Amino acid sequence: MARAEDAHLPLEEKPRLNHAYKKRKLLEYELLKKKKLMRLGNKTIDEDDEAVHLPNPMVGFGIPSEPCLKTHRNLPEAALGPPYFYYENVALTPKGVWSTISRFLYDVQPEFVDSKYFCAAARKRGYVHNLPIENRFPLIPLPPHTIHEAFPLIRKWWPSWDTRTKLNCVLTSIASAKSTERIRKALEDYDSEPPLRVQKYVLDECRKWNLVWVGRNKVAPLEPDEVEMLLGFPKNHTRGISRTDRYKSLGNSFQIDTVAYHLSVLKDMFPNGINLLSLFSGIGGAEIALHRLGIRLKNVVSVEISAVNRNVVRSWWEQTNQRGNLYDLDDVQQLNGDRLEHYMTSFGGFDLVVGGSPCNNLTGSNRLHRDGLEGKESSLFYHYYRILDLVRSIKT
DNA sequence: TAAATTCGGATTAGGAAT
DNA sequence: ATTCCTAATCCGAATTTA
Repeated sequence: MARAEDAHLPLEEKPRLNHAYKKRKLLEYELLKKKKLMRLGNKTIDEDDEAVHLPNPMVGFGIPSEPCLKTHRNLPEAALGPPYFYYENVALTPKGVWSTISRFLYDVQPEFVDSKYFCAAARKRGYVHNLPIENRFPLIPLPPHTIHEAFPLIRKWWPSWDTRTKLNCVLTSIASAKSTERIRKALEDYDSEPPLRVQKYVLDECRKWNLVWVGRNKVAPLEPDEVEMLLGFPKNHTRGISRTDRYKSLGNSFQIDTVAYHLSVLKDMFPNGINLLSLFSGIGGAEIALHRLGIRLKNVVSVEISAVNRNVVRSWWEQTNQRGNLYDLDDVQQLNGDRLEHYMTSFGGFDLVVGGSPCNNLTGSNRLHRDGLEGKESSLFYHYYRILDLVRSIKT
């Protein structure tokens, strides 16, 4: 091991990454060739054998209201812990992204879940993890499950022809005042029900921008604290930063109840708490989920590029009187084997490695740079794989 | 100059009809 | 197998405001 070198030369680890990367890409290419052959040859062979497809309904291995019938899955031998790992990203990516992610993460099949089964807003995400799936339990109290439960006061203004019961995915930016004004203008000519044409225009806009009714003919985007509530964060969790930053950070976060449901199986396994490696921590969704589950956080190494987000997590850490240690770093690219080994020997290894790498180049809402997994930010996924693989290789 | 404001389609999947 | 619809979507650049 050339640990002494990468202490001061983080780039020295690049060849290792590139090597693994090239090896995988080669495999990917071979797979494509194989598929093509199968297509040309015997049509009865299932050519999508290796393809990842989204379940409908998107309930993963089970949700609290309808727990899974099967309580066991066969993980590939190479995927078994320790440590446990939990990787997250958007479900609706360009073609081929999830099969690549799955292949890197030891061929574990992703669990695709829509958070509309956990709260009042949709959030379609894929989770690749090696956690047990039996005896999961939800966070209590259960969050509101419909728009009206979440926002009782808006019922007064909600027209009967808007039949939405769930909001769409919370994104990172909101509708302009001009667009909501256009909607008000389009509706003000009618005393009762507008014609179908206008209804369709308004409903399309409401779905597109996730608008709620707040007055007569008046729709508005969600407030930051309302988004916090929908996603399961403590009220005012992101208070103190700019409104724009709150929307961005929240829009990039976990839905706490969903993630906590998956992580709940750890509670009995680690009665004394866990050591957590949290990559791409954002505003601390994983930490909060574990905390709300009553799993003590002994040592948390949290890596997050945004200083604003690191401050949010640090504030939460202090406000909740955590007794463990929080080490916050800024860049996953700088996290090398030396540093990892230092942390791991000092407190005895990580029990869980969580990460949701950037989706900028995967999400459909990116007009300009939806470049896939090799995109500028989304390619940081390979650092999740690199770091996870390092943690698995360092024995303590 | 931090913060707020506005605008900008394409890629998926799926269902129904052709 | 193709066409044609509905539907959803962890955004970025440019500019203005304060």
